[in-house]
Amino acid sequence: MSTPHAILIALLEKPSSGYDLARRFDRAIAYFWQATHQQIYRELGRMVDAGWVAVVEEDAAATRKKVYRVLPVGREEVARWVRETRLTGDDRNLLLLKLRADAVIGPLGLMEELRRMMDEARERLDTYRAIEQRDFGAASLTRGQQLQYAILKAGIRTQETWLEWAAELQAFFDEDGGQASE
Amino acid sequence: MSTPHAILIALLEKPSSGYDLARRFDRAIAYFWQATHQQIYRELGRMVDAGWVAVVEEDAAATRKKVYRVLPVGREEVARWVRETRLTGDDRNLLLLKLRADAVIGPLGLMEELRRMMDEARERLDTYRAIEQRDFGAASLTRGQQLQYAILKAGIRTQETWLEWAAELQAFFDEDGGQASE
DNA sequence: GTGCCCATGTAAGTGGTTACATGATTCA
DNA sequence: TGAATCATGTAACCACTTACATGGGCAC
Repeated sequence: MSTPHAILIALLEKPSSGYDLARRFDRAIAYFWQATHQQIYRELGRMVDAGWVAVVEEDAAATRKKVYRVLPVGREEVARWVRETRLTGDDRNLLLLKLRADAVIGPLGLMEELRRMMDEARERLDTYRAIEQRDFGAASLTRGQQLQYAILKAGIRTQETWLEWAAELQAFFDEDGGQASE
Repeated sequence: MSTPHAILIALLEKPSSGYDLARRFDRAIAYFWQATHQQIYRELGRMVDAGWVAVVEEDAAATRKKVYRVLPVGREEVARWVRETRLTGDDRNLLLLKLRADAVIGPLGLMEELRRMMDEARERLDTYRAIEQRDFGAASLTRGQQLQYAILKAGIRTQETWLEWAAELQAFFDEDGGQASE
């Protein structure tokens, strides 16, 4: 989805070359995000044009490596994106991305969004449980029904686990304040 | 990813019109898959050309509704896709899709694939836990570190939950046989 | 007869994927 | 000197998204 912002946030964490970004996007830190080097180079080019990032010239002489850093405008763009992009219950990796942004330039006030997403997740969980009661309450199920039940259970577990995790995060924000500073 | 096959499987479960498919893809059964009506109509058109599906003409007179059903060729295409598409640890919703196919026209022999995906998930979990020890073992963490830890925990929980679910499915297949019939 | 849902489509734009391409550095 | 890795890019294709468009049926 929001590849440019993912890149900006990665660059805020650590100024890097396109090549380094591509490797970082392959690794554990970015397990919830992927981008190929073609995307990265294209976006870097666009973001230079937009004035969000710039090449650090220092060591450009020695190697061909172009290290990019985020300019103030780019930083503000990240903050704007976090503020103005409304996430739905499905956008869990986008929430993780926002958390990464909050970790680097935060606090950005994510509590309300988290609460909204949790409400949505609870609703969905209720829906799934209702389906569970209605369709899979019977004592004996056919093979096909058992498999469909397994699919539903995958959804139920996912929601439950995410909600537990989200509740812990909420507790953290409660202690922390977690509000944007201005 | 594999929109045409998702549609084929939905049609195997129940012959439907494009409109009905679009609604079904919005609902709980397809919580792990989404497709807009434009995609659906396009794919239906292509699949008619390919001879995978056909319009049931019966009630075409009464309404404009075109109900599609899967032809034998399309059914074989689903089986082929399930057999030949190798999934990685990330392709959880594709596994769910394969399970749906297995529920309608199975058993298709998914045990080996499941085992492979579980191995991958365990490896990844080990990686995450190693990072956890290395980076977040300290007694006191900064705010930013705590948030990054939360992100990592989201990954850990996801893997753990999925693995538990997968183990149950594996147990089911073990009892069931679960092998493809030929 | 107005508004809403049913039902099917076209068109334009954008972003991601795959393939192609180049050249420098490093190590055996 | 040959292979692997570093490092950056272009081009073509394809899929998905968003917007636009049309018209029938039904209920108030």
